[in-house]
Amino acid sequence: MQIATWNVNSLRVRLPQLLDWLGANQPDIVALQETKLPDAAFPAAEIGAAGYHVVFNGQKTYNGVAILARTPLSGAVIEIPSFDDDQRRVLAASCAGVRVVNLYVPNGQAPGSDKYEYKLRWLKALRVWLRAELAQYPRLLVLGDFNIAPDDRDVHDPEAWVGSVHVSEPEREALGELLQIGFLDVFRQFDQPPQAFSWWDYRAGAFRRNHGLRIDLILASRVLAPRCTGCRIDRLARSAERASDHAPVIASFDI
DNA sequence: ATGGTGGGCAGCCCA
Repeated sequence: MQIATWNVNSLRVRLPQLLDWLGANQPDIVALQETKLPDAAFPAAEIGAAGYHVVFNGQKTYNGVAILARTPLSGAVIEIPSFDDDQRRVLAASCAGVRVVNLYVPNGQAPGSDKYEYKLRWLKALRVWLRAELAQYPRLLVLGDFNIAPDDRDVHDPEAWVGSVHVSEPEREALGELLQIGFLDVFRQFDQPPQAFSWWDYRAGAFRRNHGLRIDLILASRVLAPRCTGCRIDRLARSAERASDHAPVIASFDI
């Protein structure tokens, strides 16, 4: 089974690329972030015609998440319980015997900003929720745009980025505390090329120069992680004309 | 080089 995560940065713009990509890669489950569409405008018919079931949690202009799957999805949850938030960043569903939690973690803007404090509060509430989810669903996958580069291998120029949003210690600690409750970053279970990133700024030729960060992650519970047989980043999708600023990340599982 | 580019919605916000 192949499961993927992709921040599409507007599903309206990226739908043709997504449909091409689904045809070429045939993933079983796909978590999308930054769909930027209200639910009434979600292209469910086009995605259905491509052979995928879909659940979505969107809003106008900002945020928005969706899960696509070849087999039916059930038990959708659209927010972190007991965390009051009007930003649509969370979608969990069950599929093919696995529980999937799709996340668009807040960007955080810059340490010290209101958005940064919101990011840390959000991550704290997420951890409380995921601990309970893990107890209920041992076969749990948590994937999406985490907006945190786990360590310096995931940063093109760690010295230039010291203390910046996406790499700051409080953010990395929050991610570490999440992993501690029982998840593994499956990308690092395998040999990977150096300088492997999943996001590159649109500006300053960052993709051409491979000035990126690895902030799109697939976390597997301790039960599922040993079933993972590979994980890769699809840079080809990022090189397309009018591409998203994120590349898809794909993991294979022997399930 | 404190800019640069892209998406969304209508002169900025957000990434």
